[in-house]
Amino acid sequence: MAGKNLTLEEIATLSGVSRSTVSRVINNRPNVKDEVRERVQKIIEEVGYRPHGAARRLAGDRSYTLSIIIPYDVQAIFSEPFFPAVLTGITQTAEQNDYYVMLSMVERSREEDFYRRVVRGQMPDGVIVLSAKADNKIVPRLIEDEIPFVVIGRHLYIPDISYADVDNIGGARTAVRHLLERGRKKIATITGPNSMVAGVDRREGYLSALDEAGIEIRPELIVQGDFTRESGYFSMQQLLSCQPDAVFAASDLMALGAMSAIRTANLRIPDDVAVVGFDDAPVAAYTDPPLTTMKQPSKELGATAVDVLLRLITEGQEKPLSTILPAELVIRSSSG
Amino acid sequence: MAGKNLTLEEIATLSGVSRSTVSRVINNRPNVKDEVRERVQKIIEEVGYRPHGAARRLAGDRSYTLSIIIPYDVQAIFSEPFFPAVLTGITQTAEQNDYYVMLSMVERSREEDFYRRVVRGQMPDGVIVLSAKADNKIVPRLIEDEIPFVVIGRHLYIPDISYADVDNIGGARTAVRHLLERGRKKIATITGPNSMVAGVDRREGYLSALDEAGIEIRPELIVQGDFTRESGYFSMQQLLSCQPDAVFAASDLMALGAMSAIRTANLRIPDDVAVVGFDDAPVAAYTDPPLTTMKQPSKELGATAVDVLLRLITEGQEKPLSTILPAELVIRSSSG
DNA sequence: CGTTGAAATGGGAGCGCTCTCAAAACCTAC
DNA sequence: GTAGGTTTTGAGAGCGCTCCCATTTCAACG
Repeated sequence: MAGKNLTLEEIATLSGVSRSTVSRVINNRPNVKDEVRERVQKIIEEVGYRPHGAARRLAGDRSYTLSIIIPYDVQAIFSEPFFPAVLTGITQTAEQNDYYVMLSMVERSREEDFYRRVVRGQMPDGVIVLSAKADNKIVPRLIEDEIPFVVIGRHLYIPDISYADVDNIGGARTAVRHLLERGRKKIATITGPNSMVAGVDRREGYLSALDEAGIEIRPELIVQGDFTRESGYFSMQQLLSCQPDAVFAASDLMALGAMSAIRTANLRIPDDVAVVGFDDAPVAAYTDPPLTTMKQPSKELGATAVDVLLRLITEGQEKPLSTILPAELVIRSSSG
Repeated sequence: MAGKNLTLEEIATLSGVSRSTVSRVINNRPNVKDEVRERVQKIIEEVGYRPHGAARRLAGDRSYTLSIIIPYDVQAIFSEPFFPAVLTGITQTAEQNDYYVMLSMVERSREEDFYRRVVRGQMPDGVIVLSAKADNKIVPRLIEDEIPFVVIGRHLYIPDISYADVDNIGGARTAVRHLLERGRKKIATITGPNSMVAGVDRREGYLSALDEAGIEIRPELIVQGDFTRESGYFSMQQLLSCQPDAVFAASDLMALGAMSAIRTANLRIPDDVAVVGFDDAPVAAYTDPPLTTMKQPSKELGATAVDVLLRLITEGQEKPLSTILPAELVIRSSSG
């Protein structure tokens, strides 16, 4: 249990076979007699042997390491539970598959050096990019160098890359449907910025829900925010002039601002205006009244990203694999 | 810029010196003529060379890797901004010092295997343990194997280990002083559990602030919660029978619960009862009224942990180094 | 101008693995 | 019993570095 780590060679001696055979056992390669395999495995188990990561990496073409890249811009969003949960999903799934996880945060100005440092110096088997902004230089580089990677969050411009994302469109549709089911007729929305996928997609979900219900789209009921609380407040003020009976905010923070604006106008939630948000931020449970919202499967998103990445790595998949996970409606009292 | 990574040998050929000399340049070792050093550095710069991490690790006794260990229990707390911010601080500081960061989350049941996998298989130069609970098996193992490590958050039982922590005592004292300065006379507190350092320390800060103000401690004004919103609510209900004019809650979540209880009792905040929390959770800015609280220097905590760890590693420090960072009072309207 | 010691440089060995290839062992089937 | 094939095993080389030690270079001094 304690004591220093042994080497392959020593395990080989202990089990009376050669280094090569032990290596085959460790890597689950064929062409080892069952009886021998078991014997070696037993010894490995007994002495608690673990292969030396660096040595494997140097000798083979595999590093058993995944690298998580977090662009600098994203760090601000760290206050939301989304990224930590994604990280948890990634780490757990990677560890289950016996992969190590490296974490790096890139400042914009150091992207170039960063790339060399991590990708060349460390040689991960694959890379997970957390939320690639459109102008991120990392993604094109990964493509160029043919390094398997998965982006969390659909990429706005570059097509044909592997990604894992929440179903923003479907989620928004569910949210708006929910308001319709509660009998709301005049549903407004506060969207996110057009430069972000989540902004665009959630807007589209809103439109499609109204469309399928045969309700006419009224442009004055659509105001663009920027995901902040403040933008929610001002957008709602603007919307109130149209007297909507419900509002779908594309983020909980904006919903918070909207609620504040509604109260300031002396209207009741949900009686006069029902509110639904998106994200299921921790604060959503504690607003007054508690906020109905769409919960993102954050942890699963991380886990899925790793699954996809491992398939790209081990199967040498050429064509990109993408997964979209559904968001879940969390009904609280703000929606009536 | 693009193209494959070169090796030390190739850099050596390009610069007309030997492998050894290039190695000296890379590792900033003495005994290289300035002129040669510059020439080599220029070439390295030009071709964007980065040493192969695995090779360095295998050859030398340094791995240039720090391992962050997150015990399973802690993951729940991930919804607070504390840990992500700490992670950011760790990663940035590590990268500035040219260290790689590995991330691992340990399930209780797999601690043993985990330890071998990460510590033996990966051989980090040092380990950062995020919030070691008292029963964590990792810390004793690290001590036994003489691996440099730093714990984030003071350890409750094991003395003489390196840690970085927020000044919970001083922070709590500041919070209570603030209430005293606002003229509050009868200040209650809702504490955290005694099993957690933050619980114990923040309680002590409360006591010491009253003590230095010459105010008598009244046990009925001290109720123990468990950092959850619910416990804050019930604790406050209990406290209201003593008619305090202020309450210091040892966490924002508990403060939230307390505010709810106060309102239910038809009392006004801060007029009848002033409230101060601890943590500066994102929700604190959006409560009604916004919550005065103690902001933790989370990112700095991570940065400090790395600084300390690097000193332990590079200076071969024997005796533990600890740092305590001050918490900052964020005044909002809940405190009057 | 030779001598001595320190500074600068180069070459070899080896870290612990994987991979390739050759050798050995084991199977058939005639 | 042996030729032909297949499975199993082992030995060697080498991944890209660092470390150690031998060698060369240089400066300073007698």
